Amino acid sequence: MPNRHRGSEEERRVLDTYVKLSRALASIDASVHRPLSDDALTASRFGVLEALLHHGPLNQRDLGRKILKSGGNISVVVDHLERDALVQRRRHDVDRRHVHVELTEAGRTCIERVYPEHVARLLRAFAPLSSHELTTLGALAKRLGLPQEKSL
Amino acid sequence: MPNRHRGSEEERRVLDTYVKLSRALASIDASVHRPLSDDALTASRFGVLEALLHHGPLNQRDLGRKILKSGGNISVVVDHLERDALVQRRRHDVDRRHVHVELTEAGRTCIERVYPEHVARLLRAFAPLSSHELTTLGALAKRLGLPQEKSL
DNA sequence: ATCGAACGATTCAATGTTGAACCATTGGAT
DNA sequence: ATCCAATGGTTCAACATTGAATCGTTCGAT
Repeated sequence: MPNRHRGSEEERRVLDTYVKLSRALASIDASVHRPLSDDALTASRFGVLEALLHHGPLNQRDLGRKILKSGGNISVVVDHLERDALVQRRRHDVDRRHVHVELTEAGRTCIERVYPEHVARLLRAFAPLSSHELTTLGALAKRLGLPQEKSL
Repeated sequence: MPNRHRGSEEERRVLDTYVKLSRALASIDASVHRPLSDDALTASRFGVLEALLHHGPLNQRDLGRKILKSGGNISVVVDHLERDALVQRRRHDVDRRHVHVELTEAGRTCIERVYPEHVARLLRAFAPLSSHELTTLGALAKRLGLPQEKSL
């Protein structure tokens, strides 16, 4: 007979909310990202292309901040995008530590074609919620996403 | 000058909610999963051990359902857990296609020690929300996680 | 001007992740 | 009894992901 633990009301509420939240986002991400493979894209590649489309050229550190990934990861993903000729690296002239990443024509064409479909899928994924519920959900999520406490 | 798109109110609301949701869960997962590395665990390994602790021995297909991962992935993760002597595979006698995975003594000791800390971190991560807000968030997330429409 | 800390990027090892191909086992249809 | 679908696992290639080690660049303190 495993541990029964007798967690508090609050504890059970938190665990329950956490699994619902995880499953919800997993479900949404699956339905939104799976179709990307038709265009030889992955979630990360799409994220980089979208950031470049909406912000213009960025260095890799800023790209990492945008799509919440580590520096080493960005290097690899940009490697692959560059191999497929969707982006181009360009060393910054003034501060030569930075590497500006920018869309090629092919990259721009690709992301401009795919992005509207992506938005449509997101709209479908969130369709079960009313506008008011969406706003509520966003507000609650925002309070969870904040950097709470800096390590103590 | 990039596209201005002039998306509808609703479209902007959905995109905004989606990024807030993504960032919130990324932030929570980071703070909850990072400390696992102190015990040579990863999120997936922890997920498997926790499922085995709370449900008893499971076959790999059911494990995949619990932690939302593909069959091939479960094979690899169980490989690693078995190599580290935290779980043990046992072919099922009646239906020999199934492989029962069960905790070893070391595995049980490990997860029983780590699990309470995990719960404590989750409680801390959700501390910004009141009990009522937690319930609201869970209810909204649940409606998003449902299998909506079966491919049409 | 020089040195050292900070910074941005790259590389590497280890692991995770998926989808597809493949294999063995089972159960149902005939 | 035989065959075939379905099922559960394994394996593989390709890619993602992280953290640590390394390198070149920049900037500030002296």
